[in-house]
Amino acid sequence: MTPSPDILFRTLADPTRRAIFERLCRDGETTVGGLTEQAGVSQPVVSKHLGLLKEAGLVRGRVDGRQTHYSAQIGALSPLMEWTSQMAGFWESRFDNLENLLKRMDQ
Amino acid sequence: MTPSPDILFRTLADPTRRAIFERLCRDGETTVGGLTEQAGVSQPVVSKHLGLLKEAGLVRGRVDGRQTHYSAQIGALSPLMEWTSQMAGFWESRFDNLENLLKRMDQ
DNA sequence: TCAATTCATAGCCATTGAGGTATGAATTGA
DNA sequence: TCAATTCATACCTCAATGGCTATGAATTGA
Repeated sequence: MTPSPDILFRTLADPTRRAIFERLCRDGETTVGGLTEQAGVSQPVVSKHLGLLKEAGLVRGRVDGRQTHYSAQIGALSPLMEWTSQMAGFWESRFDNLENLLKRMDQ
Repeated sequence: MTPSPDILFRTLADPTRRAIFERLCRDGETTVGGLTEQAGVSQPVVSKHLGLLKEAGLVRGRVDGRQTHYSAQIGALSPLMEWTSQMAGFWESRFDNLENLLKRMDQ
């Protein structure tokens, strides 16, 4: 199931959480400990953020012994791009209608 | 000044606020009263949301007598698209590096 | 086996923010 | 001029949430 734009916006709205996701996009698979070193918050907080990112489908966790390696699921961002395109589409189609209207008024 | 992805994510995270923005994208310029009719919240709440959307650069208000006509500023969404592309770019470049690594390992 | 490591969960607190009502300022029309 | 309309602002309340510490569960290595 592809996540809704709503969940994506909500999940990515928090700066700490978004920074964690950005880091995973940049650096690829990273352990909780590795993420915690640079996150500026405590390990439990990082874990909680990872849990929310996971619920949103933005990351997945691979358990390996006592560490969990998290990685970004870039495909989960597609509803965001779709939403943005849709908004731009609405905007443009109204523009088209205005053009059409003006053309028709010209006649 | 173009808004930061941070402000955009924060502003669009709220469903009511996002719905107002979506409506403005679809229907074009609308008064506060018109927006309030369909928003499901009181007029002051709509005004507050419009204030935040305006701060984020997502809408602009045109005062005409005692009514204010709001319209979507679609261009304000570009940092969002840039951010998403950048994340995908990071992801892909790591993929390229992995491919390169595998190629080099093959030799 | 036992101590150390790694992560997740539980519980708590403080802050943020989205909702409401009340009200004021500005404009319009009668 | 005066009542009605339209919107913004002020103020309050309550729920959500991001942070913390404490702790437990699982794994590893000595």
